[in-house]
Amino acid sequence: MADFRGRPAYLQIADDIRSQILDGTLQAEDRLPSEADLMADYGVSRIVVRNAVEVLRSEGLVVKQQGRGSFVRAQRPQRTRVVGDLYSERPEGSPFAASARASGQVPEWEYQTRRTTASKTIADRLGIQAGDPVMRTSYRFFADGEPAMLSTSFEPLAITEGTPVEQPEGGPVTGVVPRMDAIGIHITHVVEDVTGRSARPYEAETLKVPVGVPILAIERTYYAKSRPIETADIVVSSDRYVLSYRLPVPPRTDQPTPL
Amino acid sequence: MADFRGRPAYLQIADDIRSQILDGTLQAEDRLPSEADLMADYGVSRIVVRNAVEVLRSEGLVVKQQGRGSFVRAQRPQRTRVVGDLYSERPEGSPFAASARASGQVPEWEYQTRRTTASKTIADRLGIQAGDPVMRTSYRFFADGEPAMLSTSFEPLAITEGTPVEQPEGGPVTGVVPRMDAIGIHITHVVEDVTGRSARPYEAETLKVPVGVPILAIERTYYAKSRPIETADIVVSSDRYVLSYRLPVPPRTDQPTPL
DNA sequence: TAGTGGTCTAGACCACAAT
DNA sequence: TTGTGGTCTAGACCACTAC
Repeated sequence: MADFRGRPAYLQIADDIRSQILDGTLQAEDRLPSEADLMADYGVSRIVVRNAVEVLRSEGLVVKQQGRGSFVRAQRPQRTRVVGDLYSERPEGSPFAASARASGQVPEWEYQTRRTTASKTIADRLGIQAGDPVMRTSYRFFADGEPAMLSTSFEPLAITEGTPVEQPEGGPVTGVVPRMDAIGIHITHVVEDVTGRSARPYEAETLKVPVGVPILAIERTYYAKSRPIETADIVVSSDRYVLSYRLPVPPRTDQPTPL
Repeated sequence: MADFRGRPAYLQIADDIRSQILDGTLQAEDRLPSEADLMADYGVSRIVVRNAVEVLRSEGLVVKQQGRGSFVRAQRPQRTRVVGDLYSERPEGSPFAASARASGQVPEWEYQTRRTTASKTIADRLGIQAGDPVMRTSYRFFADGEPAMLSTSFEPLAITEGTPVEQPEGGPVTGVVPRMDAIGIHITHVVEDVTGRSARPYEAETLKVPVGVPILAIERTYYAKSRPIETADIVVSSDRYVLSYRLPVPPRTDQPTPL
């Protein structure tokens, strides 16, 4: 391919393939031409076609599989984490399990709980001092056997120590809201701060996704009035998840604007 | 660098630099060694050091600037779009403007409004037929003069046609909720579906971010009871934004679990 | 075994930024 | 002018997948 107009060849090739994907010439799950084919088709070296495909991969349009080829990615994520309704309806157990069951999937999870002390970041989020004792629980959630979500949560031991719900899992009640209810602490609201970034190596490995795919990172904190009760870092692959927030809009209290 | 243990050299180099960033040896805004320096330091070819830095770039730890160098990225986004409170407090005007003002930023926006017909996707979201007339408005929002957010919204003309609020902007009232109040339609809730992916070329150009940076894409729909009233596609750079959702947890109505 | 993508060498020329 | 990253050539060998 001649590098006309000064636009780099790899971007022109990416444009070409992208338009074939978007207009349906290449459909979901179709294999792209191999790197060798693309080199011949466009008359460029291998690094150019690799750069072109990498552009499409980073846009989420293509996935690569060593030894098999590159494929047009199925477009939209399949799983939905419906958040607003989740807290309104107060289901049993964890939000993850409720969400998975609502999607007809079988939820499973592994966890590790241990006593530790709060880092400065976690202390700030919980309104305690760095070094204060906390219960830390790392979860790995599976939907239909596939890794789906990672979560690490922290609770101040000053709240739960010595109570029957000191252990987040394995006790008489599970789920933050019911557990806290059981010791007389009533969760009033949840704040979820959502950011997007690329998967770190540990996350990519644990979620079994390629490195560099975009992920959604959620900082979730449960509050009883203004007091933080639990905070968690949650990571999901944005390939797989949509986060759906349902937010009430209260009725207006003043008079309507005259027209 | 010898490729010991079979782990690719570029990943080992990325690990090395990453740990220097995470442990503070390299601080925010510091320049990384140049590609030539890294080639010499690790004894590898240029493509290896480029792959290594690309890994860190895709993780959001590093930004590259042609002619200047690669730099450790300031870690967390600066702007917060606080969503739950926004709808609860029913501020004047658009959610964007209210959010920016709350962060002490000067909001500005451009828009283009035109009558058109609904695509199948938009029709599904609005509960109308493909081809039905809609009012389409594209926004480009700026905070302190910098592009911050893109939005394209759609309203069925069956709802607003012939009313004083047919035009989303420039009429007597602005903001979806107040405008609909003015014609007797009372928004009850908002659904925001959040996904993450990499910026498409148009989005990268319009938001003035490098291609491939992770972005957050929001599908927002306003409802009056179960009837969709307006839907919008919103895009922000996740470099710049945190989406903060505040979700109420209603008091339990049944009896607490006995311990 | 053949074909795929993954990693890597050793160069080259270019565009952009700082001086 | 110098140094930076951006693009590109023309090869090579390896690991994984499918047959």
